[in-house]
Amino acid sequence: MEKSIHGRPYIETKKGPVLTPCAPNGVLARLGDKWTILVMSILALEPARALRFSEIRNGIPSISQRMLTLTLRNLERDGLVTRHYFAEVPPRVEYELTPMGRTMLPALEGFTGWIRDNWRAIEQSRQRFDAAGSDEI
Amino acid sequence: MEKSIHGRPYIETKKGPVLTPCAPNGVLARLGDKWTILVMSILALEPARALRFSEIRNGIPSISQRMLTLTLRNLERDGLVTRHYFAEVPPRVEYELTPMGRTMLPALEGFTGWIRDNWRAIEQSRQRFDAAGSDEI
DNA sequence: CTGCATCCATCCTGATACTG
DNA sequence: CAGTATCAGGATGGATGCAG
Repeated sequence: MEKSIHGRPYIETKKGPVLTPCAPNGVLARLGDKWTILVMSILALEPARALRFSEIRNGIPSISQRMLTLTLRNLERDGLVTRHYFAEVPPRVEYELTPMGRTMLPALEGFTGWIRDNWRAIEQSRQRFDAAGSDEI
Repeated sequence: MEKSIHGRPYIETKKGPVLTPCAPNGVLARLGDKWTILVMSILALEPARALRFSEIRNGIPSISQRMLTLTLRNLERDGLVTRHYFAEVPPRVEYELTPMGRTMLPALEGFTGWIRDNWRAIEQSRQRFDAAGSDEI
């Protein structure tokens, strides 16, 4: 029977635990990209309501149209977001969280909550680290 | 007074909520990179004990020496990991979680736990999505 | 309004070789 | 053993123009 830590299977060896490769890698990489968490946060504001493309875009002023499209497409592909296309003129497209997408929100909240509590300390640590490094020239 | 969702400040406007840029972006990006979570997971296996560079490397067979060094250096810079250098021959270097690093573990566990429960569904969703797309040629 | 295609600059990563 | 330097490839992201 495999053990697991943080959802990741590993095996015990003479030299210590060895993580075995598995898919969660890829999931984490996707969620950690530049925009995914931001888009999920916007959709989480009103988990029950669908948002238009332009509403999401307005919520994240710095995102480009291209990147919002790509991010939403990936979320749709992962089954976290549903896309509703209305063939009107002009076209209207709405996005909303799927049930699975909504189950992610508590975990996301836990993680971003930790960041909210600690990012100032992290910033300070970075400044101290960088300052210490610049002495050693 | 600013509101916040998932640790991220935002303001209400006539057109809806708008996320305001802030530092947590960068923290998430760091944690979401290719190796950071894996390294944290290894260190989390024995949160009270320091691990040698080579022990960590053995725990993540696919990581290159270069990327492990870079990842550990970034974690040290962020104040999540402490580096202990022993000027022996051959040199020995050990790493361990800082108190702040340990406070991150529950949040990490929540997130990776969700992934453990859902990554199969995500994989399936991706396959369905890709299969549907290839019909439309 | 929404989305795709293209081009291009940048960053990230891995491979390799070398040092204390 | 641990770390650094260098280089090349691919991945990522932004700007722009065009289309349904």
